[in-house]
Amino acid sequence: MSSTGASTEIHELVKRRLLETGVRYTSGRRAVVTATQMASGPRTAAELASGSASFLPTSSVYRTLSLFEDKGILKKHHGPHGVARYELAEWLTGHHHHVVCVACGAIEDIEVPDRAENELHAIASVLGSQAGFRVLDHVLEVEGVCQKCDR
Amino acid sequence: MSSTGASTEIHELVKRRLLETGVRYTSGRRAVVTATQMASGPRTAAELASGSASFLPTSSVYRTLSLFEDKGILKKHHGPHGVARYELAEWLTGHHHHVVCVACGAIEDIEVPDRAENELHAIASVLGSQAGFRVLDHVLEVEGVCQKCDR
DNA sequence: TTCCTTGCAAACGATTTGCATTGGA
DNA sequence: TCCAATGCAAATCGTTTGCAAGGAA
Repeated sequence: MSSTGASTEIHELVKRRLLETGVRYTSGRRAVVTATQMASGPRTAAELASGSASFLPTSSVYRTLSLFEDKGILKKHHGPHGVARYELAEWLTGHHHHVVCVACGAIEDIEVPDRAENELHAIASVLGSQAGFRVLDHVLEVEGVCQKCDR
Repeated sequence: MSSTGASTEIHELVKRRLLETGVRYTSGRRAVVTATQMASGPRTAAELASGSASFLPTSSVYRTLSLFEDKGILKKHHGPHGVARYELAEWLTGHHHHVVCVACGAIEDIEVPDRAENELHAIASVLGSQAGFRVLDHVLEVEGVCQKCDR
């Protein structure tokens, strides 16, 4: 599929998910989805507000982010500095993990090959249930120093 | 070794690390170390302040936490709600991972058996360097619902 | 018209900082 | 004595919320 095709499809999926619950897919909300899908990893509210073509007021961005989190469209993370970062949920983009630069706080997506993913899943399931938890998901973060910071 | 022996040892190690750089190991700082080592997982500044026998003012706790992070005595994490949580660094307690309750935000330590740990290490190293990072560490978080919240 | 949505400004909660005071080597 | 450490209060920063105005069905 072409990149244009993929982006269009995501907008369609998001629109459908919103309309199901009587929520409108407005231009501001569309802009947030576009900004997140351009990113190569989770982004902060400020980054999404300014990274968007049309300027979006902070409060509206936050309201959109929180709505999208409720609807399962975005997933929220917390980077090394504690600020919230958002990315498209995995049913829209596929399962993946992150590398984090401990120096500058940058976060980038990484794909995990199936074999490794299966191992991770197995480890997480066993350990979580041993601790008395009903396991839902697992997060692997690789910590290191990115090329820019490493010199 | 006895539990008392272990706690004493940690205080000694911390004291030495601080004195090396001309920093005093005061009673307030001692109280923070004691509170973190009593915990079964990363704790917030507020929890550490109130969890300590003697009442500690917020600003002093934060100053202690930030000092300890600089000196490599504590490691900072961010729970699902974005508040900072601290735990003793791994050279004091050993390598481990966390289970996180997505409902209430509780975080508990989990031990990972050597075999699984080796797999995690290998996966993290390969993926991180493929992304152009100098890999330092890896974090596995098992997400789920704890027994209290699951009903 | 009727809700949903937006934007501004004020409110909030966690964390940090300025400054005068205290305390240990 | 002298400098590190403390405690209080004020300041910051990210994020949330109240409320009145705007917009689509």
